[in-house]
Amino acid sequence: LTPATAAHHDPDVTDAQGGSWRAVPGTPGIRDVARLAGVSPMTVSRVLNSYPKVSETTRHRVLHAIRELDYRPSRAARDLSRGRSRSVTVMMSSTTLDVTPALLRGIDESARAAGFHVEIGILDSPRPTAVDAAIDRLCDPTTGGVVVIAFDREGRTALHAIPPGIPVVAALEASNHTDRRRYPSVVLDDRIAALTATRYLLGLGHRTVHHVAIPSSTTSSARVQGWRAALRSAAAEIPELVTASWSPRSGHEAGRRLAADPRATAILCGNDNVALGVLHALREAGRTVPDDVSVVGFDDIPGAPFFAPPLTTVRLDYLGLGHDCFALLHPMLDATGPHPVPRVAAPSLIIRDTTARPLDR
Amino acid sequence: LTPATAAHHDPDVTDAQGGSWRAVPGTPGIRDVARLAGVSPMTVSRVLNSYPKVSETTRHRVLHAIRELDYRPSRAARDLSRGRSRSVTVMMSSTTLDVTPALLRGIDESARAAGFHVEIGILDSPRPTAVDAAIDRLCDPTTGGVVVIAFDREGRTALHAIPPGIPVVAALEASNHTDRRRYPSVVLDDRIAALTATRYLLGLGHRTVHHVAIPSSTTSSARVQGWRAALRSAAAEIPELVTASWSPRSGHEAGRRLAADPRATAILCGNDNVALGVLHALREAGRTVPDDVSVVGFDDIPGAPFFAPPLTTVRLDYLGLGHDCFALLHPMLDATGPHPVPRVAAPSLIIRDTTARPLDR
DNA sequence: CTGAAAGCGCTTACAG
DNA sequence: CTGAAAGCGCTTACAG
Repeated sequence: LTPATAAHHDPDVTDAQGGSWRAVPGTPGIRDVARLAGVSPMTVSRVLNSYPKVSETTRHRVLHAIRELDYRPSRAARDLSRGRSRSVTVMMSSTTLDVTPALLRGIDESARAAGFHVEIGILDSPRPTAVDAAIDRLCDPTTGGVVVIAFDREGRTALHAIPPGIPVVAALEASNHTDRRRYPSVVLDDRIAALTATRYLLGLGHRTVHHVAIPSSTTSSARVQGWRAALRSAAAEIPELVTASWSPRSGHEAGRRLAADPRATAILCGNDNVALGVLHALREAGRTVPDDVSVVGFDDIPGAPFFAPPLTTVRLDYLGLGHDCFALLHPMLDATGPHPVPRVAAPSLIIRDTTARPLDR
Repeated sequence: LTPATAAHHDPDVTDAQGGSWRAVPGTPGIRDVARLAGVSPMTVSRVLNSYPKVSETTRHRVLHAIRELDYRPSRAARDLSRGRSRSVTVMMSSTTLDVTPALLRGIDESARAAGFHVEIGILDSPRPTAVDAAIDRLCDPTTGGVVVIAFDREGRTALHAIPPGIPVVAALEASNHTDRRRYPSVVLDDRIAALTATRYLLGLGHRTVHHVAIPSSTTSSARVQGWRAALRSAAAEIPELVTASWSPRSGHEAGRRLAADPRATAILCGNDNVALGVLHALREAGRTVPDDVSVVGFDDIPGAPFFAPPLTTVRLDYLGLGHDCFALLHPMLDATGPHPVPRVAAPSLIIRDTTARPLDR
């Protein structure tokens, strides 16, 4: 597959498309619209911003002129005169983007419906210098609102570095009580979710439940806490935590270690991708799921029902969480208008085929 | 899991964070920096834009004042006076975002390195009205550059609706020759990739290869064309195309139909997620992979090596493609400076465990 | 190498 | 209900 790729670039087209640094001279401005409609620019501005006290006649004349000229207001000019951009900057780590694109989608959907633009700042390192550079680039005095996805250290570092004066909302881990007090925030209660999943496994008859943890923004993630709490209240032994990253590969490595341990008959995985790797390691070791070992994931990604076997997992509503992020931010940016607050769906345990009673011995 | 979720919002914090519509009054401007450094605003501007002819002494004084005041230039003011924003707007369908977040990451990485902001416009419908609304929202006279991911109909519709005068680059399907002529574009040559994968299966001894196609922006996708070309040149029978969307679920449905067909001994799937569903359908039908049926995917997603069995697939370099998108756009926005053009890696066939010679009968 | 003037295209605040 | 003036905070174009 050697000559298989091409970055094609047609020079004529490029020149036709752009090249000049300034906006195209022919572009109509608000004055052109005003002139055509026979009103002042001020009135055009009022129509643009759907100011109520404009007579129907002039409104229509203005609207007509706008369509006639295909006029589009300059965002830069608006932002400058208003002092704040009507946009939302989403800051999230690249891993979070990979794992939960639905979160970005949810924010975009809500923001768009309210007429806000979405800007994205991907964080690819938790190092303060890298995060500071991102903040420097993304935050200026006209920045609208910021949503920080602070599920991991990248996000938390960014959250803490947002300059004062910029409206900010955070999506946090349930275990992050510190930031919950400091920032308007939205949370997916995965502590309860982990607790429920663990209880379910215990209820099936497993002596204990092992846990493969994904990285957390806090010393002990909400999932780990819920898992521990369930074991403790059942007076079950608390096995050593197995750590992984977010990837199937790291799940595979964790799974190998667990497959070698005959006491591991039930495994709660930090996410579905990790569970995929764990399932594979178990298969390689000749341990059958769910007969020998039960496995539970987190997220309910689209592929989960088609794992081998179909994965029992905790469904997390990332789309709804995205909606909530914006709903919380909206009133800080735009005092007028109704601000319906949607609510993320509660995490729910989806039972499929990777869980069963342990074999009698 | 009932009380499992919470949209928490601490009112005091909100008030402290924002609420006022205009930028915080205390924010320093370029004049404050100028005054502190004892120079004119013009000179500050020169330092900000790393204009070469500034004496080292004054440059340092200015830099010092900037740090002293924690000055951040107003983006809106810059964009307005320059006439163009230093930003890239990425337009892509929500499905594309879900399937290839790496593409967005690649664009972000390159854009960021060049000091550009990334804005995202997610398209969730191919209907012209929906796409037009997106364009209206995203394109104004100061819009910097636009990257349209036009792998599907959503993207193509958007591409065609970009107003003239806005620099635009497209990521296209290899089968989309029309747009390739009209727009500067980047392509992943999946025609060759599909051809190679099909030939590989044929070379294993399969009489023919079935194909589960994902939606395309064109009447016949590059993957379908490559697949057909390989069959034709081998004088193999060309089976009816099976269509699916991008999801594992749709792959599962397609797989059910194929599982019922004993002549289907080799299946080329439009992407890895679809392959996951197909594998599951085959398993349910009691057909073993790769003994009874060989399966090949497209993308090489992180989970592919952990499917059951590990998936043979065509690796596609979406991250590199993202880099190339920006590299192509960059010179249209910024005439100065070097513009290294990276190149996407060629698609490559990754052979794992879902492919084998057909069983003798 | 540095600066004074004008302007980018809107909106805010004030009149009428 | 509508408008004339001033200004948002930078950069461009012109001088020196």
